[in-house]
Amino acid sequence: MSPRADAVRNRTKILDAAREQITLQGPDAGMDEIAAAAGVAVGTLYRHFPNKTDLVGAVLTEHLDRVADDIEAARERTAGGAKAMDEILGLVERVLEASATDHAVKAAARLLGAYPTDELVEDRTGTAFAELIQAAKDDGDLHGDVTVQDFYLLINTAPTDQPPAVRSRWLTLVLPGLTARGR
Amino acid sequence: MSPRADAVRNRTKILDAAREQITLQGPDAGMDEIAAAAGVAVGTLYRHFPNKTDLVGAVLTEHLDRVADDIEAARERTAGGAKAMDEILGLVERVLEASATDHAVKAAARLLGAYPTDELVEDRTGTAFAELIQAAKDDGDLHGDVTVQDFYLLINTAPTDQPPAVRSRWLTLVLPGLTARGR
DNA sequence: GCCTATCATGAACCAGCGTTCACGATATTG
DNA sequence: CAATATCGTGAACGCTGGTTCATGATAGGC
Repeated sequence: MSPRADAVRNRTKILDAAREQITLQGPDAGMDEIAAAAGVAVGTLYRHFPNKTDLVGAVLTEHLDRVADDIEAARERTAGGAKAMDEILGLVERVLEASATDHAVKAAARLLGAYPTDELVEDRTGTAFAELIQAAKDDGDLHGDVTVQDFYLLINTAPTDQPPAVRSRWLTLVLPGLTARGR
Repeated sequence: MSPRADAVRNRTKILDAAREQITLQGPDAGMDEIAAAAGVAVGTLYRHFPNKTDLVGAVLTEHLDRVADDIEAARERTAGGAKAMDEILGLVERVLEASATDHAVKAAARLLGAYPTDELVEDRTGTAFAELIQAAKDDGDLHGDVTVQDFYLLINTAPTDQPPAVRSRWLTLVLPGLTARGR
């Protein structure tokens, strides 16, 4: 039995609304608010997702996928001749910039740090990222012992709720530890 | 009319219990729990503090005072011949170590970053800290444009809820940005 | 030792939030 | 066009956690 047509329609409406609300308010967005934004009753949310954790998880997984795509694209640009370190810096700035506006990617980024090596996306992300890092090391732009985990750690501790000037100052303070250390 | 004897006794019992509970669980400690720990009814809390925010604020202010004392002591040790940079590193490590165990200083540290130049303690802390920083710059141990705010920023972004190994790794990554930058 | 202002008590109140469930609506199948 | 399984509804539930208030106790002055 394939699912009813209006059911799939509602499912996407719910995911859209959840994405929107979590983007605006973070995972603290109420189920009532998400339901209202979707033009649906609360009970309908629970027909499609057993509990809030699962709904939020679905949205955050989407975001992790987008980040993974971004990283793989950067890896391919590097293979095409771009400087690895530039791509890495671009990635970091992009994620940080997004985290400042979008509460969803902020929460998603936190997931990356929380489940160090467990997730599916993690594997996709991790290997592509590791290749980028290795390439930057070969260019001499990155200190030899820097790992993927180090980047996750830094991204997780970034002051995403501070004004742009503070965020950029933070980057200035932190980046040298990845490159010029020990010099 | 001076306050009744049992009233002042209860006030300190409440502050003691609040300090203890906030140390253990952070500012999320329930009013009921604090009251129970103080051996007092909830209503008594509200006789001494109009709301939870004020009670928590009182406890955190105490902690900020302790940090201020620590900084001034370091300043005086420097005046007595100690290396300024060593004192600064000691301070940072001490605060970070405490933040990992004590949820109260963690929350207090967050206050430092949140109210950049407003607080009374802030002034006491800020000037003493600024002198330390200047001394370290004179020794050539600190990059010229580093400010007190930079330290607050870094302390605020420290991964206090991570295991010791991660915390020390974070320090290794971040410290070079204060010293060897631009070299 | 009384008398009253001060203080303590804790059950009750209220608001927010995730979750459930009995009922009505509706898409799909034959 | 039934017949039914699937789906949607939203009021109600339970829990948590801060806050209040009518009532009773008691410290301290006369």
